[in-house]
This record gives sequence, C-alpha cells and structure tokens, in this order.
Amino acid sequence: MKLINQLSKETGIPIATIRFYEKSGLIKGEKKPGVTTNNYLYYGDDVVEKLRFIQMAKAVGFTLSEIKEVIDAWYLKKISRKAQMDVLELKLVQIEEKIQELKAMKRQIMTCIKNIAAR
Amino acid sequence: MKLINQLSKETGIPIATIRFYEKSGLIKGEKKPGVTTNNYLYYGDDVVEKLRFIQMAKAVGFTLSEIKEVIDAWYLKKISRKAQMDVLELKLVQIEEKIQELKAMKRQIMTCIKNIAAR
DNA sequence: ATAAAGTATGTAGTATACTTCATACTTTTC
DNA sequence: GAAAAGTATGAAGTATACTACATACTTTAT
Repeated sequence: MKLINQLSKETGIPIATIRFYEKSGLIKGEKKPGVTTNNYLYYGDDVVEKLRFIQMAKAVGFTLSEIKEVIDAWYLKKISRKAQMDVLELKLVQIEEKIQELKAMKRQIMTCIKNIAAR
Repeated sequence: MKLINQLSKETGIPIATIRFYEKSGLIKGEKKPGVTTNNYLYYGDDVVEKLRFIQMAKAVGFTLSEIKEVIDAWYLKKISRKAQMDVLELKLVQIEEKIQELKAMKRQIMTCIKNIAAR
C-alpha cells in the first residue's frame, strides 16, 4: 500500500495532479482501517496501473472523461457486462481511428521531408 | 479562392474556430488585390489542407503550438532546411511513439474484454 | 430597395486540465 | 522535542482551446 508521494515518484505525475484525478473520480485511495491518528489515503497497485493508463490515453488525445468511462468499465463491476463491453469496444474503434490518422500524418510528413531533401 | 464560410463547410470546423486559428497564426487568408469595398479574407487550397492536418493532429493529442511548428516547417520557406527537417523528424518520432502507445492501449483493452467475456 | 445573410473586429465567457496557495495536522528525522 | 518533511482540504489562479456576443459594414436575395 502506497502513499501519494510514492505514487507520484513511480509514475512521474505530480502529487497535485494525482489529487485532482482523485477528485475527478479516476482513482481512489482508502484509509487504512484501524488508523485513527491521521486521514492519510493509501493506494494499491491497481492505482499505479490506472495512472499509467491515464498517461497513455492523455498522450493520444483522450479526455479525462473518456478515460474515466474506460476505467469505470474496467474496474467497476457495478455496471452490466454488456455496458462494459460497449464502452471498451467503442474505445477500441476510436483507438484504431487514431492509429489510422497517425499513419496518414506520418505519410504526409514523410512526403514533405522528401520534398525538402530534393531541393 | 474561398471565403471563410466555404472553408467551414468543407472542413466542418466552425467559423469562429477558423478565425481563432488565424489569430493564432496557423492559417492565413489574404485580401483580394484591387478590392477596396470590403476587407474580406480569401483562402487558398493550402488552407484547407492545413485545416485538415490540424483536425487530425488535434485528434491524436498534439497541441496547437506543436501543430503550428509543423505547419511552419512545412510552408514557411524562411527557416533553414535543416531546421525544417529537425521539426518534421521530431514529429515523426512522436507520431511513432503515439502509435506504440495506442497499440499498448489496444492490447490492454482487448485483454480486459476477454476477461469480461470469460466470466 | 430593403431584408437577410455574410464578413470583420474586439471583448468577454466557458470548459478542461491542471497548478498554486494557505492552512492545519501528522509523521519522521536529527 | 523541535525542525523538517509529508499529508489533507479548500479555494483561487493559470493555460489552452475554443465559443458567444455586440457592433458595424458588405453582399446577396427577393
């Protein structure tokens, strides 16, 4: 069980940002049962996983609310299996679209580089 | 030569957003020489190209200032050939990174879908 | 020729995603 | 046991990327 400082060091995400993600409902720490002197929050390994996923997803242009949908489908067992599948399969489609867009950009830029080189 | 309305219709980007991009230096319209009654701006086909590029690049998480760098390297002949190449090659690397991240996310989500299906 | 639609300009407002600050308490270190 | 470092909370501030509004002028349609 990790405290927020360790979480930050493992992921490179600032503590303030992690707190912001927690407030936004993307991750959740828990109070250690039995500890009454403080109200420190502890985080499991799943939270590190989630934070890494957030980093990746943000880097490819997903918003926090889109990311939250995926994380909820992933970890919350509350919603129906079908609803979980729907969210995840939609994300797969969107990921595939982004890959295609990136490949198109790559081709464009490579053409441009060739033009510059041929001058 | 197109007016802003046509530009908007061809790309699906709102007029206000196109104006914002122009103010941000990503695209540029020109006054028709000889026309003195108005100050309407006209746009060439390169602007449509640029707007489509902006749409794609934004969809995969590039910021407007990153996009501006690429567009400048692309169209502005002012900067040195080497500087142009540097910008474009860096973008190629970043695009490749994003593709890898998307593929990693794809795998993760597919694993998750399999787990849900197997319940 | 007049109303409707288009264009330009400037300013203000909004949403997202942080980031900083102030305060207060707890734990660790020397 | 006192200072330094860590944690929690709430509120305010910032950056990016729009989005809407008000005004004024121009062009197009009827």
